[in-house]
Amino acid sequence: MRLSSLTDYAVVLLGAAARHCGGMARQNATSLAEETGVPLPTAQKLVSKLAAAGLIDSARGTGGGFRLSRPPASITLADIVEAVEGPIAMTSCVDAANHDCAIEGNCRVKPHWGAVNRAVRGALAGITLAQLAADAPPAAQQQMKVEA
Amino acid sequence: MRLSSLTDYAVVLLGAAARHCGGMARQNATSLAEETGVPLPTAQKLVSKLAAAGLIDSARGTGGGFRLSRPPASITLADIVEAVEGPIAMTSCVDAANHDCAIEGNCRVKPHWGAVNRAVRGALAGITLAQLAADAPPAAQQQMKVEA
DNA sequence: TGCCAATCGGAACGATTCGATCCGATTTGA
DNA sequence: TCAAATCGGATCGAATCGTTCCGATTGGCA
Repeated sequence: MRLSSLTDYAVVLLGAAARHCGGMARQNATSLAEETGVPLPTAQKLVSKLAAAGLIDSARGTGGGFRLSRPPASITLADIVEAVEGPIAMTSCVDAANHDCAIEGNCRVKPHWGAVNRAVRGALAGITLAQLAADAPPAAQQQMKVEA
Repeated sequence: MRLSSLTDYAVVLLGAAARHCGGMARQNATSLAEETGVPLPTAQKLVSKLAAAGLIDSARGTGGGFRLSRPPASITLADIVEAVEGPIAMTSCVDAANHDCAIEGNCRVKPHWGAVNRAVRGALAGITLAQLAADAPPAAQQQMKVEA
C-alpha cells in the first residue's frame, strides 16, 4: 500500500512544471532536475513515460523540452499513477491479463475487489495537479497528523 | 499502487473465517488453508501477524485455533492492510520514521501527501469485512462514494 | 546544405523488498 | 507426566523496483 518512488518523483516534477506559467512554458529535463533535486537520469526516464502517456508534450532538438499538454486542474493523481505504474489494480484479479492466482476458482472475495479498486481510484481521481502544485495546502492546516 | 499478495490472502482467510458462524467458531489454520487454497506456511505466517495486530484471537494447544476478535462489520479493510503491511503511507514522507528522501528540503508537494494519504485510507476504511465476506456484493451496483 | 547541440528511447546492472519454506519453543488436554 | 498440536522466529530464493549508461533521432544555425 505504497506509491513507488518514481510516482513520487513524477508528481514533484509535474508540480514544478505546473508552477512555471501554469505549465505552458517549455522546460527541459535538466533544469527541472536541478530545481527539484531529482536525479537527472531518473527524470529523463520519467518524462519519457509521461510523454508516452500523453500527459506532457515533448519537443526534441535545440531549445526543446516539454510542457503540460493539459491544464493542471484537469490532470488528476490517478492519471499520474497510471502513467508511471500502469493501470491501477489492487490485486492481480482485477485486470484480465493476470490469471496466475492459485485460488481463482473458489475465491469468494474476488467479486468484491472491483468495488475496492473503484473506491481507491476515485480517491486518487479527486486530487488534481493544481492542488498538488499549490503553495499553501488548502486542507493541511486543519490536521497534518497521521494516525498510526 | 497494488496490495501485496499477503494482504490479498489475509482478506481471503478472514473472509472464510467470517463465514463460519460469523467468525465466532474457533478454526485452525490447516483447515482454513485447505478451504481457501492458501499455502499452509503462508497462512500460518499470516495468522501470526493478524493475531499480533489484535484482529483475531488465537488459542494454542490441542484443539486450539483462532477466531475473529471483533464482529466482521467492525473490521475494515484498512485494519487488515495495516495489520499485514504496516501503517498506510503513500510515500516515505508521511511517516516520521523515514527521512531518507533526497528532496526533503525544498519539496513543494510534501505538505499535500497527508491529504492524499487520508483520502486513500478513508476509501479503505469504508469497506468492512462483512461486505467482503458476503456472497453477493451489496454495494457494487451503487456508486462507491469517497471524499476527496 | 552540412554540422553541431540537445533531446528521446531502450537496454543492462545492482539493490531492496517480498514471498515461500523450514525448524524450534510453548501450551493444553488426557 | 506424556504427547499432540499449535504459535513464533529465522532462513533462503525470487521478483520487482530503482538507478545508470549508451545509442538513435531530431531540430536549429552557420
